[in-house]
Amino acid sequence: MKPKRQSAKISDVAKAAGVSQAAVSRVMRGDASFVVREETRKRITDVARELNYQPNPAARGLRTSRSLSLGIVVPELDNPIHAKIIIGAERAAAERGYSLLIAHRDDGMEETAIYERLVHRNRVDGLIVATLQDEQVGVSALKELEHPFVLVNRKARGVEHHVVINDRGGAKRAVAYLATLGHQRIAHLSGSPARYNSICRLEGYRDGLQEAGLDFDPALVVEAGYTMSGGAAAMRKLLDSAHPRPTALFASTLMVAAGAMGVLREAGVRIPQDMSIIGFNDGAIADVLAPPLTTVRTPLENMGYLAASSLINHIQDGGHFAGAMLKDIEIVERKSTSAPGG
Amino acid sequence: MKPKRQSAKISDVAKAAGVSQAAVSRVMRGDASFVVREETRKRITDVARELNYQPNPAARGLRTSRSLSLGIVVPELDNPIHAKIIIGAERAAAERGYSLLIAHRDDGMEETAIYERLVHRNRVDGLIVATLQDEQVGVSALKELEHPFVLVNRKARGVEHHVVINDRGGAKRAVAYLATLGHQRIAHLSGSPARYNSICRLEGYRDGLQEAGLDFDPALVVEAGYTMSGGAAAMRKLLDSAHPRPTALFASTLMVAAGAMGVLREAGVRIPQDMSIIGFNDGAIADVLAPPLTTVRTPLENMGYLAASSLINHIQDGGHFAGAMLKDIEIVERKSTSAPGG
DNA sequence: ATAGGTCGGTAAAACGTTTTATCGAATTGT
DNA sequence: ACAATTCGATAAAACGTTTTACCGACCTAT
Repeated sequence: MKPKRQSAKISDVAKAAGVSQAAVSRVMRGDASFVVREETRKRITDVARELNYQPNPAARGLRTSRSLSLGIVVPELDNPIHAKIIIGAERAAAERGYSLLIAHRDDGMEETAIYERLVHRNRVDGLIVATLQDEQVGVSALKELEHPFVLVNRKARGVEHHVVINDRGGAKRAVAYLATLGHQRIAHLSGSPARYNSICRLEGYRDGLQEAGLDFDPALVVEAGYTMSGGAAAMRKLLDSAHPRPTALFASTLMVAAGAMGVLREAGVRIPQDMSIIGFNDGAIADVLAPPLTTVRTPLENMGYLAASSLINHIQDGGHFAGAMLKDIEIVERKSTSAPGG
Repeated sequence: MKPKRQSAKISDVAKAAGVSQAAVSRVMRGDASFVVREETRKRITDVARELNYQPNPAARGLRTSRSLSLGIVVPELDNPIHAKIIIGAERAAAERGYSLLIAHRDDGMEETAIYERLVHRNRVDGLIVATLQDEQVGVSALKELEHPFVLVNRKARGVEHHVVINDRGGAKRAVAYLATLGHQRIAHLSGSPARYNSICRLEGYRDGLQEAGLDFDPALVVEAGYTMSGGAAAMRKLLDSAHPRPTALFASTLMVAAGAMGVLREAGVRIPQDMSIIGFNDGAIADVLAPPLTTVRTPLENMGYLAASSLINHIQDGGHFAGAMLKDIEIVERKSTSAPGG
């Protein structure tokens, strides 16, 4: 609780520059409708710089009823996927003079209560919803707030403002990559059939098969969820039930791939000689797996960036934002994929 | 840019309850020096609840010159270690009615500029510095701001308010664990000799050796930094130079352990039969390694929690905080450790 | 000469709280 | 019965901006 030396306020600047507060305010904010002599403008900006004047956000916020802050609500902050989204969002916010207020949804909490808190108590200017939990209740809660928001990494019925990556295209690319290597039987460990991303990736998987002229075989798709143990269980099931055994595997997340790899190792199935594996969303984990995992890299950080910056655009101009999909996708080749047999 | 329906203000509550604004304010904030009839108090709180009154933070902040926000500055947000610290800090902040404003230090940025921005522009009430970059310039910049701050996961000369985990004790435990398994030659892949945590862990390594009655052999300590490739390089060096070969290894981070494991695998050194490995700081990566890595688990989330809550205490009461070390440490046994030879 | 226009600003209200100082009514002490 | 005290409030200033409305001086065209 230091004494906190007073920072310069607008009246100090005005006095020192010999002008009114209004002049300072309008010059500092670059108000275009304000005509002023160049000399005066320079005097004001010089004095402001010298006094290190920073407008008091509380006073400004009180007057303008804007907080120049955005709230981002995330589950599992320790999941690198969300961390990357946050990094992007923070960068966009900082560039535009906004600050990012982070709210972590702990397991017990209602997500709607978090939205409510950010909007009503913190008075954020907009909400970045980085993973909607329950589409039904989440979206209707958001709409009831009558406050700008953007969905990131999710789409929802009736919500136009969203930013997603190309889950479907990325999945298709993954399958195409495997097919190009010569694989004919390509399995898929999928996520939850209720989750947007998983649905898209499953569709992309089918797209990829079709484009490669391969038949879709339901026996080659097993639901694995998002955890390592889910991946392991799904892999075991796949080894038991799919005959002939697939020669390649598209896993819907890194953790699922890791779980599958553990099971394969124990079963004596060699990677990539006996089974090629590719995972979705690149990350540090891919590097430490044995062998290092080939992945499809997606622009998660840019997704966060675009979400925040389009939200700010909307807040400032009131413009309509139609939603965006970031398409640049890249296969990161590591050691877990090869032609069938080696 | 929705029309944003007006939220209730204090005057609305006052009018509806038939009292003055002052009464509402003092009742809502639980001002103990305010005497009021129980009936009136209830009427006020009831009306406030009914109108869903939330005090406007800008107005309050303007008046009180407090923002009820904390800034946390982190590097590498996608490093799970920092993510956990943030989770803890956010929880503490939320419990105390503070919000957490996150600033990510990108590679090009001066950390001091971030401190300055958070304090001067955002007017946070306190700063959580989750990893000081350069002790010299960072600390003097922080002190110059004359603003409450806390260092987390770092100590620095002349700074009393810090929260750390027991790096040294954890390292000692790791070595003790290996010694208990029967290992006599225990190597250490260390971090940078300039970094607080690495220094502590190296000390702990020596403590552990000493307690087990083992001699310290400089040839068994190799600097590995913090990356996988650093771990790999260090491991190669160790295999070349240390004869007889150590039977166990204490790696200062998970990524370093992963790099080392890759090299060992290629060299035909079996884990744990030929080499036991233990890593510092638990995390998802430990599970996906092959074999899964035994680690020492540290209370990173609690560290973040304590940092934020002690900072808030200091802000509110002006109390002195002497610094804290969180001691609870736990070995998470997985498959990378065993008695020498199997 | 004077009406109108442009230039270069200013005065002051308003934003929604918190808090200091004050005040009337009820109670108590003498 | 009257002063003093306590109880239960209230009025109003202040916080630092932004912004609306206005103003005086100077030019310019009739």
